[in-house]
Amino acid sequence: MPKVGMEPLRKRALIDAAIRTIGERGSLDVTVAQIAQEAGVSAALAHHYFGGKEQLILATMRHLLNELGLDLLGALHGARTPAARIAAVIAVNFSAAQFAPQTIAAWLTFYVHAQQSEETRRLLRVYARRMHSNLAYALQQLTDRETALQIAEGTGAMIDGLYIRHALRNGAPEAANAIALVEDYVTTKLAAAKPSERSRDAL
Amino acid sequence: MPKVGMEPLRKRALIDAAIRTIGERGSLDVTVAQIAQEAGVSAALAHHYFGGKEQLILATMRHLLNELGLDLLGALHGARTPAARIAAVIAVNFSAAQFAPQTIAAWLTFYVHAQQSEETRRLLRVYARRMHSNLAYALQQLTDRETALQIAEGTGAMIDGLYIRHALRNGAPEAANAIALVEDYVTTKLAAAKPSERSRDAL
DNA sequence: TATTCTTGATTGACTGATCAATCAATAAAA
DNA sequence: TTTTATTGATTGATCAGTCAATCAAGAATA
Repeated sequence: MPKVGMEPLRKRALIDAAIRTIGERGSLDVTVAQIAQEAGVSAALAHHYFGGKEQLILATMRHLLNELGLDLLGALHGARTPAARIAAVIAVNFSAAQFAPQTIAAWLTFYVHAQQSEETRRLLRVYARRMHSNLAYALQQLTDRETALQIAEGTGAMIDGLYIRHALRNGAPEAANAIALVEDYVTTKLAAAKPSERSRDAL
Repeated sequence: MPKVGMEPLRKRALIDAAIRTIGERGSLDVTVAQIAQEAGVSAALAHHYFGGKEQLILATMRHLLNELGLDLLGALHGARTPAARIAAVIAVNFSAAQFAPQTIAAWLTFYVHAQQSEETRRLLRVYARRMHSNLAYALQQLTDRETALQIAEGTGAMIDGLYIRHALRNGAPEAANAIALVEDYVTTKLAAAKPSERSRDAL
């Protein structure tokens, strides 16, 4: 066989290029040619390896989701207490990798793409469910089930909202601010639900 | 003169058609021809009245923003107490008109469009600032300034997040749920910041 | 009243550009 | 030679935007 084993390298290069291109442009209206050029190959090669634009986009999305999942796994690894797990879930969403302008722009375009693509919708739901599960599980060890689910819902919504707002802001609010706001929500809710015990230092 | 006075009617019809078309398609990738057909006129007429696609899109966005503004004004009109004003701001965002799938889809696409269009970004900022001002002002009459600003920020983010989540969900959560979640956040925060007095019935 | 003007309203047809996708051909490694 | 990698050229479709040409409703004129 010839210059063998190019496929995984090219695929990865094209996915990385797709993230960069979509992020810079802030839109899914990127041409295969643009992505290919960014990756340093021809547009035809992108079609050769991915079969079509849609599949390249989906592969890119899966890659981002996977990265987020790995980040989450890593963050949860060292967290032993429920409070630490909650903090970890929040922090991951605003980590440098996830909060980079390009990454945010890419995510935003995927949210829109989900309106048209069932597969995209499914992938986003997987991510949302995973995040919710992690939060809800940890919270249930700190308060009653009903309250835990409510806080998990509110936390998820607030994270998504801060994300979208960050995408728009010119002089964006720091990740630290966003983290503090979400953690404050969790802390306050837990304290209110469980007025006794260690409520202030729940996180 | 001929069939005079068509311009405002056609413009309005085209804007309404744009909202419907964008909402149904869930994307800004709608053709002028599609919008025009939905409005019952030719694509050429759309260009005649708006000068170009971009301007039609911007006019559509201004229309949505204006409607939101009017809704807000109406809701605030009857609200005499700060708590009622807060509730009004929250409720408007999840009112039937604003929470309609098509409207949400349109908003979402505008958020993405903002990445490329400075004018779109400016318009969205105007909306966000207005919402924030109203919230912050009312909250400052119920708690200290710093806490008020924090709650306003968190509330805005949570609303945006619930919005985006609603756009994705298949079987969507009810508007009532969303309202309850946000109001609970405000109530809890106010109660925590001001443990004395009427805290439970702040809303 | 009947007959031209005038002018906004409206469109079909066309253009130029863009793009995804295809394919035949080349290069090179085994 | 066979297989994989790679690309330039091409195709077919889609669109925004343009334009010249009609249509119709009132105004001016006779």
